[in-house]
Amino acid sequence: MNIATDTRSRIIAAAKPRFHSRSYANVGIQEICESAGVQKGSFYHFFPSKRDLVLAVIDEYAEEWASGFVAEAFDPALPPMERIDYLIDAAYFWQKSIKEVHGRMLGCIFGNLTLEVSTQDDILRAKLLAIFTRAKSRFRETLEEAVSKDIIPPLDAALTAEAMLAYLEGVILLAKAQNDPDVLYRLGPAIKTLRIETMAP
Amino acid sequence: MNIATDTRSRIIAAAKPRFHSRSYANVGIQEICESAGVQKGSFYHFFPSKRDLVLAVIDEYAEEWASGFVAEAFDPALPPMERIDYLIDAAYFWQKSIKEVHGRMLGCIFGNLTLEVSTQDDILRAKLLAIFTRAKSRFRETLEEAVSKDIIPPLDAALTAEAMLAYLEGVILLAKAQNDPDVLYRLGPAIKTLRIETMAP
DNA sequence: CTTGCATTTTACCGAACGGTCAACTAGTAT
DNA sequence: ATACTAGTTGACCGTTCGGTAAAATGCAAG
Repeated sequence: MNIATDTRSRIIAAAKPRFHSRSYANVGIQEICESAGVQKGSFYHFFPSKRDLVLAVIDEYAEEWASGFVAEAFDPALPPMERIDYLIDAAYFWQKSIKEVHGRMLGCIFGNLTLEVSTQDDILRAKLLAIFTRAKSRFRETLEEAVSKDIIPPLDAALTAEAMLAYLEGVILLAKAQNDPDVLYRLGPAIKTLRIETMAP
Repeated sequence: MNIATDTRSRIIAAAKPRFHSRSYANVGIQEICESAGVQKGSFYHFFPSKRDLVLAVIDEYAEEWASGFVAEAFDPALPPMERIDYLIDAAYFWQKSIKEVHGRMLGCIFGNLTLEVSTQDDILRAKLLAIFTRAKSRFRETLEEAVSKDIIPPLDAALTAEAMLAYLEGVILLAKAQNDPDVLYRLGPAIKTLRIETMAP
């Protein structure tokens, strides 16, 4: 059982950086197996298909984020709007450190996969959508708290949260197009200027 | 010569919707040739490689956009900020009509390709970056005009333009994740709330 | 009528693709 | 000791991948 889970996690560990730095279609199972030191038959003992592997990779990344600096950013001890600053900062430094090691801006794996596969695989699309929905909730809760504490004027927290998430993904996209994390640094802070007013009742 | 250009443009015409609705890696040259009624040897007479084909496809899309509703949106006769409204509207209706025909939100082909290939091919990345740079300029010029006419308070037009472009791409990304163009309708108008102030001199 | 060139056809290349299968190994429970 | 099972191995499936080369075709200028 130990050895078993080890094989499985070695596969995932080999797949993660590859899917992140290239694309879903461009990474083959053979390559992953070679890198993980695993036979292809063994791969298919743990994963029924390539899609199931990428599903597991998405889960690992989501977990890594949620318990990592996303948890730090959305620390209830911080003033609400500072959490958003923190998140942008963290995204910037993360992308920057990846570029220093890897030579390239890799961007957000969820965004990358979304644009690549969501027209071709509804199961993957649903998985990625769930990730975004969770992220959206973090923004929404933060905005609601900021409004209730009179830190910002009232607004439509749900819609503004979605807008902020969209903006973050868009900034990462443009940064990737320029292969330059500094785009995040320049454009990121403007996320707090986004506002969607509450609909008149 | 007529027949020649016809073959070439039939290839591009077959490739365009496929790269848009799926992805770069997922569309094969064989499929494109079959759909265009062209032999593979003939394909390689006109395009040295698959990359050169997608380069041509990007050019065609860029041309189609620039002379289509992007030209309409950035009509100098319109008040500057209304041009941005128009662009959002046009993007929404375009995505919506595609979904009605195709069943899926396909999003922005430039954004799609950027996230898929820009870590793997610097020539493609440069091409896509050039498209974004042109789009950014349209936004910037519009903002500069709005500022000079006292329609909006002074701001950093170049940075705000980039932020707006990022936001647009991000909104399209989220809409694609939900396979729902209405996301564009809900979030799009907030693009005008984005602001990046001029740096203190 | 022929030379030359652009285009097209056809057959082919080796490599990689995702996935399958049957045989084998090893540890555990009875 | 035996039977069962989770895990592993390595060979193999048909298909597709991007790309190549040579021969055939059509056409236009000399």
